[in-house]
Amino acid sequence: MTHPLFHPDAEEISLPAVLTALGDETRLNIIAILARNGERAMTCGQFLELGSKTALSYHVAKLREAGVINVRPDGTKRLLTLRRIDLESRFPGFLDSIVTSAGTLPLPKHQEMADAAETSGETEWT
Amino acid sequence: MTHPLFHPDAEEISLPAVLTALGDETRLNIIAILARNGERAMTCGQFLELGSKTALSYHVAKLREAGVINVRPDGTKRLLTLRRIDLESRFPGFLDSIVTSAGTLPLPKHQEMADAAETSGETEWT
DNA sequence: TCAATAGTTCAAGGATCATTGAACAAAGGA
DNA sequence: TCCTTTGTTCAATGATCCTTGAACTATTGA
Repeated sequence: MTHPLFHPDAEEISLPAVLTALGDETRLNIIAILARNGERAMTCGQFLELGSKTALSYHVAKLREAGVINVRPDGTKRLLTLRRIDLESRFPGFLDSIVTSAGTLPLPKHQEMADAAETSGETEWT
Repeated sequence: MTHPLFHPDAEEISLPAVLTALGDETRLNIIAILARNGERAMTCGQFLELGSKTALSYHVAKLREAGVINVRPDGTKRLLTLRRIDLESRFPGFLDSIVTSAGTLPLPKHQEMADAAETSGETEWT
């Protein structure tokens, strides 16, 4: 990356921006999965069940620009982590309530896409 | 009203829908003002500082359809109330964290709101 | 009945959103 | 070096969003 990835400072994180970022099924799922994974970082590739490579890149950028997650390059991968501390200091109790409430993950989308990709032999779904 | 206003049942309120509804400055302001007004109902007209009559009608409908507020016709007015109980049962702690975090918002102008129908309690606009 | 009040509906316009495929870039391993 | 892995960027597309003004409905009070 010639340009470092933009991350808003903690005090610049805006509530409407965070709400907008989380007001999308795919992004809410990313956050819920990240939260349930504890403090461990995850890669974009671990969310491929939620959408295409391109779509995920788009959604991850949205979450990063809103200040919800941190994205750190690591080799060819990107390590994603929740900005728990920053979010808690900015909006106390908010993240916990979201993660708790998002507990029931919707059904896996893109089932037909998964089938199509499987028949074409392009994608291995773990 | 020929058609009763649609309100989703409590158990049908969706988190992404609520987040999307609140991910807009105008609507977040409406909720923050409603919350700070205690349990008292407010009319659309009391939010005119936040936008035009038409825009408010649009935003109020969004909040209602997402299950965030209840809208009850009363003469030529509409009485708006937060669906506190339903939101709390569905997403514990969420509304409180939102309202607390949205605390630093442009306060409504101190207008005489002639809520004669309401108990003339102590309205504390700090 | 007439007029004022309170809010809705409609069509329009421009802005932003989410998705896709193709092309690209960066890093690591053989 | 070549190839694979991992993810980004771009242009295009259709969908949805937010605002506006004009016209409209419904209710209330004179």
